[in-house]
Amino acid sequence: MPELPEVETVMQGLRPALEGGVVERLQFNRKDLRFPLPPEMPALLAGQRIEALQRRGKYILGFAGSGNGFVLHLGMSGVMRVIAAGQDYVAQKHDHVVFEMLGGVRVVFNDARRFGFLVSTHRDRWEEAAPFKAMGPEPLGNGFSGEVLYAALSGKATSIKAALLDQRVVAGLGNIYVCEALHYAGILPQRIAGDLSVEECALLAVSICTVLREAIAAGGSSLRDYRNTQGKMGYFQHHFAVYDRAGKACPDCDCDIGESGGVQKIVQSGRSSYYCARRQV
DNA sequence: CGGTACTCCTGAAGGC
DNA sequence: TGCCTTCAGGAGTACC
Repeated sequence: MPELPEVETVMQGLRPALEGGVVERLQFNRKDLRFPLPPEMPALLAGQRIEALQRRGKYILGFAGSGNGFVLHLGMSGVMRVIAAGQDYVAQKHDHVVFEMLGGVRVVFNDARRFGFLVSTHRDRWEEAAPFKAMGPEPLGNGFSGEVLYAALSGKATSIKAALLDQRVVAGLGNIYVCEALHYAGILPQRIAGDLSVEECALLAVSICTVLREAIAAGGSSLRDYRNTQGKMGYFQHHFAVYDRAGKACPDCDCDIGESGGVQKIVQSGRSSYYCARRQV
């Protein structure tokens, strides 16, 4: 499910519920998700004010006044649900973690597939630990540009599709937005990453930023599981140019579908890629 | 180093 | 209606 735009939307939705608030109780309904839920975390966070909530790549981090904190990853099917003070909490299947805040707000982490996780971290040490230590730049931050991308791709023999999915090259991209950004930039997903020119990298970097910004503005993309913290769907899926659109025309394309076959679908390193053979070279 | 296959897990969708 | 297969937004590992 969630790539950078969805995680950003979730993090923004969590801020009013968590940031500045005090954790009254942290409840675990099972002992593990993808990784064990840290047994010490409820005691470390109880009574603590959450001072900061932030996103890095597809991860959400929260830190208490003590410096102790958590790293949250939504995996494929993770959903965060904010329940306002005074509103009844109706437990749902796969509700694994509940933050009960002073004042009555609840934040619930629901994850059917349990590919997501919640682990402990610390404000002073998180950046030195995996996976953040080796993580690439934030695509919407100052540390990302065509030159930075060009340098990260130089010498890489793998496809540009696989390279962009590698969080060490650039943070936060997943299958959907890589397909969309490559279409936007007019670059075929099977191109060798290290063969891209400086000019192509410049265009690709801009395309990545544009696609991500537009998706965030649309509240992310909802294919199956994704919902924001209020349970609402995003609507960027209606703006996909190529993703999940095999056989259809890409936007503004005047080619004959019967002749061109429309958007092509191939499998690269086990993941579906979609592209327009006419506009991407 | 790179590519492929496989793994975790559940549920939705499609075929029959 | 139901059973079975296939596939899914992530990411790590084993292996060639």
